[in-house]
Formats: sequence, C-alpha cells, structure tokens
Amino acid sequence: MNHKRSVPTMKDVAREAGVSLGTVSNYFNGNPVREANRQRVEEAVSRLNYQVNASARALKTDRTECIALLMPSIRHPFFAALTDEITDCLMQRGYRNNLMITNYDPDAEKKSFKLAVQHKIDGIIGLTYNQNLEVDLPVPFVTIDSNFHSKIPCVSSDNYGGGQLAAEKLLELGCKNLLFFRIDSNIYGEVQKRGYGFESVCRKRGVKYESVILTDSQTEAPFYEYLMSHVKDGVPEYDGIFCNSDILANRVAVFLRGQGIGVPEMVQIIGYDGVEDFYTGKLTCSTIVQPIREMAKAAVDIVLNTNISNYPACVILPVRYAPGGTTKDSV
Amino acid sequence: MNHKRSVPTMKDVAREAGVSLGTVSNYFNGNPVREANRQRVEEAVSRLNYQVNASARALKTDRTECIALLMPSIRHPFFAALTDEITDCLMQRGYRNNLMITNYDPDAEKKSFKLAVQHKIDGIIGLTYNQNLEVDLPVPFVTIDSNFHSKIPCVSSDNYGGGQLAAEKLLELGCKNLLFFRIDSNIYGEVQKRGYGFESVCRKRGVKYESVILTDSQTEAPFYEYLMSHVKDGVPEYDGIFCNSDILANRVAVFLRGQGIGVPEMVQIIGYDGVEDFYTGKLTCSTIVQPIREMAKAAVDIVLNTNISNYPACVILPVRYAPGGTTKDSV
DNA sequence: TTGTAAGCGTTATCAC
DNA sequence: GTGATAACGCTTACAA
Repeated sequence: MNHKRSVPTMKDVAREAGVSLGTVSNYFNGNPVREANRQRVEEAVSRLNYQVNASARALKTDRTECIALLMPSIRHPFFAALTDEITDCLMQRGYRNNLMITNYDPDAEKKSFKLAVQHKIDGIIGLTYNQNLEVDLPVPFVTIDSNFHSKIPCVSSDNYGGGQLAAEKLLELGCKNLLFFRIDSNIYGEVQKRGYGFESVCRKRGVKYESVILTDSQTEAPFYEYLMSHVKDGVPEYDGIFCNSDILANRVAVFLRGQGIGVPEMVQIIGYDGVEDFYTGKLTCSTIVQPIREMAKAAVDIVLNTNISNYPACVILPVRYAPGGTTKDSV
Repeated sequence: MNHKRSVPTMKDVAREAGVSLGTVSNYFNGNPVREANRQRVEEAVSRLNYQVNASARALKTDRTECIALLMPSIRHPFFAALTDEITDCLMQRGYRNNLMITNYDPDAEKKSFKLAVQHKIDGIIGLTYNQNLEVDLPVPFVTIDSNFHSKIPCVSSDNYGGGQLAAEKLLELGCKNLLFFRIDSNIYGEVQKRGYGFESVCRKRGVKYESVILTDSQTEAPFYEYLMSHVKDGVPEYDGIFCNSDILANRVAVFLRGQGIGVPEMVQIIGYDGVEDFYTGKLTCSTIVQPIREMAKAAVDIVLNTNISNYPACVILPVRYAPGGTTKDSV
C-alpha cells in the first residue's frame, strides 16, 4: 500500500464543481461566493474529500498557522502545565504547537530558533535561559519569565509581589527569623525578583533574614549544610524559609523532617509555582501560586497579535498564596 | 518595524555566487557540486544569511520534516516523560514535533488527525483512546499502548509480562491474598493486558486473588470501599495489591495509611509506569518500570521508516521491577 | 557537473 | 462575483 496516494487539489474541486479555481479559493478564504456556487463547491469538496494543502498555502501566504514553543523541559510540573495550557490556547485558535525542548542548553535554544524560522512558523513563545538571544527575529517572539531585553515582550507572574507575599505570610504566621533559598541558572530572568520582593519586606519590617543563592548548581547540598550549621541544641535559628520553587521547598522540607526538625511545627516553608501534584491532586507545599492559564493566554495573545508584538509589552500577572502543608495555616 | 522583511531566496544566492539556481539547490540537497562552486555558494549563503524556505520545499517534496504527536495529556508524568523522549528522538533526526493534546477526547483526536494531515506532517505518533480511529491515513502512523487494530503498528511495554512480574514479586515478598485494581477508559488498549498477566500467575500458582476494575470512572472511591469492606478487626484480608498505574498505587497507599493500615508492613503495593517523581527524583512507589526511552525510540524509528510502516509491526519492550517504598524489599 | 525550465497547489490581481 | 493567469521559492528532470 502506497501511503502517498494522489490527493485531490483545488483544481480538481473546481472541475468537479464546474466553477473556476479562483472561486474555490475564494470559498475557502471566506471571500464572497454566490450561494449556488458555494453549494456546488461544498458538494464537490465532500465528494472528493478535499482538504486545502497547507504547504501550498504557506508558500503563498508565508503563514503556517504554527507557533514554536521553546521549553527547557517538559517533565517539570510547572513547565508541563504551562505547555499544556499554551497548546490548548493555540489549538483553540486553530494554531499548531511546534514543541522544542532545549534542556536549558543555550546552544539548543539557538538551533531551535533557527529551525523554527526556517520552517516559517508564525511566531515563537520561549521560556529560555539564554541572555544573548538573537533579538532580530523575522517573527513575533514573546518570552516567559525572561525579561532580559526591553525589545522582547515578556509574560510572567508577579515575581516581586510573590516574594513580598511569601515574606508577609511567613511573618503573619509568626516567623521571626527568615531564610531565602534560590537555586537556578536563570541569571537574567524575571525569577530572581522573587528574592528582591522577599528581601524588601524583610528590610522594611526590620526582620532578620538571610539569603542563600546557588547558581548553576546541580545539587542543593549547600542548602542542607547551611541549614544544619544553624541549628543549636536541635533548635534551628531560622523558623521560616522561602524557596524560589516548589521543588526546592519540597526537598528542603524532606531534609529537615529527616533531621528531626518539624515542618511546619518548627520551621515553616513557602515555595513558588503552585502546581498540584499529579498523584495526589494536591499542592505539594505551601506556595505562591502562578496563574498558569492566564500566563499561557497572555503569551498566545501577544504572539498571535502582531499589532501588539510590535509594541513590546510586559505582562505581569498576579499571584496568590495557598497553604499546602508546610505552614501552620495548613488544614 | 515590519517583521516580515524580504528574505533572500535561492535565486539571490545563485546570483550572488555567480552560479545557477540548480547548483545552489544541489548544494543544499547533498548532490554533487564542484568544489569551487561549493565554496562560492557557501560564501554567498553566509553573506546573505540565507536559509532554505521550508514551505517551498514542502510544496515540492510533500515532506515537512514534522511529526504530529497526539497525547491525551502532558501533565501525567508518564506522558510527559514519553513526550520528552519522543521530542528528543525527533529533533536528533532533524524532525520537529507538532504536539497535539487531546484530553482523552475522541473528537479532539479526530480533529487532530485531520489538522495534522492537512498540514502535511510526515507521520503521526499517537497515544489515543479512540478505537474507531481512521485507519486509512495518507502518512505512516504508529500508536503507543493501543494495539486495537492489526493494520497499525503499535509500540508498548510488555504489559502482560509486567502483570506477571508484579504477581510474582508480591508472592515472592510473602503475599498470600492478592488484589488487582484497574481504573481507565482504555478499553481496547494494550494496558488491560496488565491484568491478564497478573491473573494468569495467580491462577497458575493457585493463589487467592480478586480483581476490581473501574472503567471511565472519575474517582477511585469504589476501591476504597472495597478495601474497607474487606478489613476484619483492623486486619485486611488482602496483603498485596497490584495497581495498573503508579498514580493509583500512590492513592491507594495514601488511603490505607490514612486508615491505619501499614504500607508495606501489612499490605504491599506495586504500581505500573516507573517515572521518578520530579520533586524527589525517586520512585513514588514500588513499580513495574516501562522502558520509556526505548519506547520513544521505537515509535520514532517506525514512523520515520516508511519501509517498516508498510509492514505493520508490533514492538513489545521489556519491563523491570523496582522497589519504591510500598513493598517490603524497599531500602 | 551545470544551467534551463517546468511544475508543486495555492493566493492574488486583474479584467470582465 | 467570476475566470484566467501570474507568482510564491523550491526540486527535479533534461539538455548541454
């Protein structure tokens, strides 16, 4: 069996319907067509089981109804949720999602951009970690969480506000001695604002706090060392920790509990992301919840609306706090 | 700023290099080109920053170097891992991944197929739940875990063997009274063989067992009722459970522990999938591990090799058992 | 090997 | 509105 049989073309439809090629084209492009002809075309189309050839259309119009989505990973629950929502938004608008996974590799990001452009995608949504990104793309480009270039529209949650919120919550819950843990390689991204927001509240309130930041690290061991070196007679000096991701928050919680330090009894922890665990359907820790659906929608809106993308925008969406077992307000 | 500037064409390269259009084309298609001309072309290409227009090429060749991947979800850890590996295999071969998420909806699956074909993708890899799938596609199609049609190549893990392995392990670990829990809507899929394999061992060994199967159910409550109705004086009648997914295994474990029934002390549980939890990097339960990387590779190999896809194959890949905290062999 | 030219299946521009 | 016809940028004979 030959897979590539001869497929009917618009010409075939025109002949079958007894109208001209242009009329069929007009029909498919929503241009005015006389009612009688419309019917004949529709009959011919269903008789021949015709579908417009997207390749030919793409060559003429230079549009493919396809958006490239660059993601560092798809296994990370937050990225998975974001990819899910973005794909959904795109498909609702009749666009396809060309998913490219970069594994946090700037080189892979670069190649992905090139490949995407070569294939005439209509735009790019990228969660990238390369601050030297080619900025002069021939298509609209919107980044997520990476506000490193004023010419590129960026969508993100309110990282600064989220950091503030985390600090305020911990204080409200009775913490006196705060810690901020950050681990990532996202040096120039929006994400680091989480720490700034957190620290701003600590300073304003005159609260004792400490920041421990790990960059490009594969292991969180230094956090654990820090944690243990600040325990006296089984009692930690700190009683509230803000981690810049739920993953880190979870690991820290597991570590502390393993050391006999109660969470949230002795130490309360707040993470960032707010994606429910797939196994339990619940939050994995108390956290700052990102508005994933809204972020996806904003990114898609911007990338598909060339008018907007010509005027670089920065969309910062509000976050909220939710208890999830690592703070004393958890039920 | 206009995004769609005039982009150089092969004609421009030919003129710039002082060779003919055909020569430039030959260069890009790996056809023999005299060394001198090759250099002139390469210089012209880098001078103009030329890239082949994939749309034009697609129209001529009817190939897009793009594969459609149909997934029911991307948030499920197993699907996420599979999508990750498939995307990686595709990109390694220079193919792009057009991800379509169907949310288990047969209607969405149908639309996705149609859209994919219209856009001239070179093949489809699908994890689908629609047993009435159009089988007469104009492109190679390979399914994963859905061996419902003899004409469609299918890749899956050894579900039957995995079920057997689970039963044998539970028996080896001292269980006397087994249970099998299945919840899904995948009526015609490979997945139900997990139960058959499990039961076959129980029967052969003359072990007492019970199967509880929920189809198209949104909640696992019936399992919990079953579990509690078979507890006498705080001691369950069963001591080993095989669940057809890690998710279910986890939920059952959480439920039992919540009822004061020790896992694995009183009841041992084995799941199926074997994807490490993203937060901890560890298995979430004792489980039958699917060879995800190999499954992805097999699916991509088949879909890209039209020779093979013309001769429907069924690839069953071996699984292995791994302890993960819900059996007594867990460290 | 290389140049020339005919399409691939559309859309867009005209007269009519 | 409709019908011819010229592109779109490439691949692929075919001739040289």
